[in-house]
Amino acid sequence: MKTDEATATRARNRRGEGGRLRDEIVEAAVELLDETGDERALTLRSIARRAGIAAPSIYRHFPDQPAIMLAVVRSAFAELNGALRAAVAGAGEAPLPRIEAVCHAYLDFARAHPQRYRTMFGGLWMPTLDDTSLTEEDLVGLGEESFGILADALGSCVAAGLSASDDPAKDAVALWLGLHGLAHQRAATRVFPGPDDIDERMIATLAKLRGPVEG
Amino acid sequence: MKTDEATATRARNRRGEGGRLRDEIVEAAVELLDETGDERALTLRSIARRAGIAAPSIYRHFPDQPAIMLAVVRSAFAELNGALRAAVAGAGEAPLPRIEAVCHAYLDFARAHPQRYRTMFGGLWMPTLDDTSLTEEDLVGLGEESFGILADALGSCVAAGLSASDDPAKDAVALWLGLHGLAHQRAATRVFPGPDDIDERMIATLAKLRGPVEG
DNA sequence: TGTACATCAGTGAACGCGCGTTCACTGATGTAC
DNA sequence: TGTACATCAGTGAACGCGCGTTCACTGATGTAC
Repeated sequence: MKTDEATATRARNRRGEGGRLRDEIVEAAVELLDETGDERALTLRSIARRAGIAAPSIYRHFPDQPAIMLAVVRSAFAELNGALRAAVAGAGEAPLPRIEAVCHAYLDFARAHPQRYRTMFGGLWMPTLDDTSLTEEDLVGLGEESFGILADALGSCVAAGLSASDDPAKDAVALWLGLHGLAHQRAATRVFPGPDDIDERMIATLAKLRGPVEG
Repeated sequence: MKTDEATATRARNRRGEGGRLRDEIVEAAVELLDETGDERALTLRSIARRAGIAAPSIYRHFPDQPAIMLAVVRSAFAELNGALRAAVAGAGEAPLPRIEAVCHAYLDFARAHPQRYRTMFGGLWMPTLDDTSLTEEDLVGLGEESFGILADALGSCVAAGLSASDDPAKDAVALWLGLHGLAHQRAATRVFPGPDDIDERMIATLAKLRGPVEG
């Protein structure tokens, strides 16, 4: 069966570098994305150049160029999830500081890595899905964990009576969409014209927080 | 002076087709964008092919490829502005129907033309601004008119006491960002998981409309 | 322990392709006299 | 009204380039006996 062959191959990977180069390729792609701010610059050859390897070497680790993009996006989502989890951990149990922390962590991520954010949600990196190794499943559920953390935080606020939401599930979507609009617009334009306290205002409004937000 | 020459040239344009081809080029580019959903497919050559002309003919009308993209984006914004103005005209004077109409017209435009919407706000079509004919001024203020219509509509609601906003200027930005998040996410993903009434909920929340929204 | 061999990661050269851009051109449209 | 000429829109051929991908290869790493 094929399984034996695949397993044998995978086990042998540890021989020299093995899977290490795969990570280096993704790393090189992310660097390139951050520097150029243009996902069109992430060609198979430019990534290979950046990683210091010959272009064909990539094919040992990725079936084609879109597969690299998927790996880049996946690693960016993993990073975002980590940032949100860290925010939750740092904020303690109180619902209000917690949702504030999660929302700000989300916006901070987008502000710190605008190019990655745009690529994650721009949707342009995925080709027609026809002549590509990617499948529909690869694309679904990428942002699920992040959304779950946000929805949990909002749920806690509602349960504690700190939010006027009459439907936490729906309002979690609304809150996320608002954060996304803010994050994306900031990531996409050179000059963002919004008022200074726009983050705080959108969070308070969409989470339907009662009374003053400070604290 | 150069003015004479330019005027003379422009006047002569009416000889054969003249400026008509310019419009046809932009039209062809928009068609291509709508069909492929990928702004990377809008190459100078593919546009020329679509328009039924030889590739070099484009240079009579545009200095380079990014200039075509700017024209495409400009025409899309003009269309959006027209849709919002029509919504205002159709809704009459009452503030509540008016802001509802404007917001829905905005979302409808994005839903009807997801590829154009993504290109308008994705920001990826503009290159490094270095080796290009585009300038900073070309990019600023593209969405100003649309935002103005929305802000006016919100202002009327606040003035009529129909919105709880304490700062209409800031909340107009928040409202727009929310609409943008919703519109963009729908334009960028294949399957949008939001609840059915998400449009209405976001509008009511961000416009801070008082009481039931119907009517 | 020593040697012949299989495996594996990465390479260098080459391919065909579509791209943006240039150049000198063609032929129709209008103008001067 | 007729004719020579200038203008103008669009063309066809050609360029050099970077791209994704293929192929047969090299040489180091580990294995069998």
